[in-house]
Amino acid sequence: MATRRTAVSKSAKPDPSPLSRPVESGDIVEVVDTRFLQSLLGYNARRAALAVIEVFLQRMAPYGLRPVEFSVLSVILHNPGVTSRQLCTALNLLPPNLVGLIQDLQARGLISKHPHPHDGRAFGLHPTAQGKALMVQAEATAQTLEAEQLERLTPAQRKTLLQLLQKIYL
Amino acid sequence: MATRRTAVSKSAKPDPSPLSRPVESGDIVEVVDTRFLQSLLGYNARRAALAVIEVFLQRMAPYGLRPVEFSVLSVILHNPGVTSRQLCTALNLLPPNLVGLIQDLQARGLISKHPHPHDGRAFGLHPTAQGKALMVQAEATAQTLEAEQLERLTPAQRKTLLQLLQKIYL
DNA sequence: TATTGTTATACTCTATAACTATA
DNA sequence: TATAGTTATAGAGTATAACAATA
Repeated sequence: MATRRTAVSKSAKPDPSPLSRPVESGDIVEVVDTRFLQSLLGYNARRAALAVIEVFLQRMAPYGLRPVEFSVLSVILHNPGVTSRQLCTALNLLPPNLVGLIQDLQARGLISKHPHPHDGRAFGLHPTAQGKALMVQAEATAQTLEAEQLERLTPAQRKTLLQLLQKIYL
Repeated sequence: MATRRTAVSKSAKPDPSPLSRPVESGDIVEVVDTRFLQSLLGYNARRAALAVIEVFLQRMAPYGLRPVEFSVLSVILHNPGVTSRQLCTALNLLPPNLVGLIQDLQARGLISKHPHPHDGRAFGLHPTAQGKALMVQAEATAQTLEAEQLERLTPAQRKTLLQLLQKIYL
């Protein structure tokens, strides 16, 4: 296993700056080749999502909103009267994980629960004035962030990217 | 049953102004409008990633590989001698979270640790014959899954999607 | 002094079973 | 019998601080 194969680094570009270290031993990896993973949709989608969400977390911290809370509030804002069950279906959440979230948003005065007109088991969720005001700002911040994240893409590419992603999960 | 249905719902197409929509009573939501979230990259990337990974989990269960284990093994397979630190950098993992993973893969006889040729602190990670055999199958399964997931996309669209995603996180 | 690998640990996220009250 | 909301809890995933050995 000593000096058999040269390094695996035959990545897209040839090594631009050979360091002062000899490159003959096959046991040393200089440039990690991740091309196989980069050919997989799941890997790329996950890496991209995490990169976006990392910045999202920072920008939404002033509003005290994590991604899930932002999503829930946004759906309630645009669908006043929506039920918990509908939220779970729309956002792919599990009911038990939504309970604490709803209670927290209610305790913060951002949403309110009203009896459902036709179903005694359910509640309609509505944004409060405070919740509306917060989300107007939060959604504007999200759109600003969006523009930054997609800076390197043309408008056509941005539209294409979103459409193709939706073809995967919708 | 139908007392009054001032629903907020329409098909997701005709209304060109998603924001600033005059909602009157809106106590009953028939179709949940998620168009705002669907305009955000992070939301779409995350939903797509979760959809892909859900099937990935099922297909990789026979190999006993979760996504992270698959990624780690794949990088080791294509970069024999890679160190833990390099794995962390390449896959955006934190060192403490990799320790147990490496130990587990080693205990399963899929990888082996060898002293690093030039750095006494580090170990070079190598796939065993068993690990290679497993990953040849696992990567083939991943590629089959990939073809299924991207079924609705043309070859050009597939290439475009991966390239655009990499523009986000690379 | 900085870095690699490691331990311990805490916090978040996600998943499952089971209960209640209504339909 | 089925569904909406809830409770409790377990498991996976992710995070930080701190330490020993080596550079």
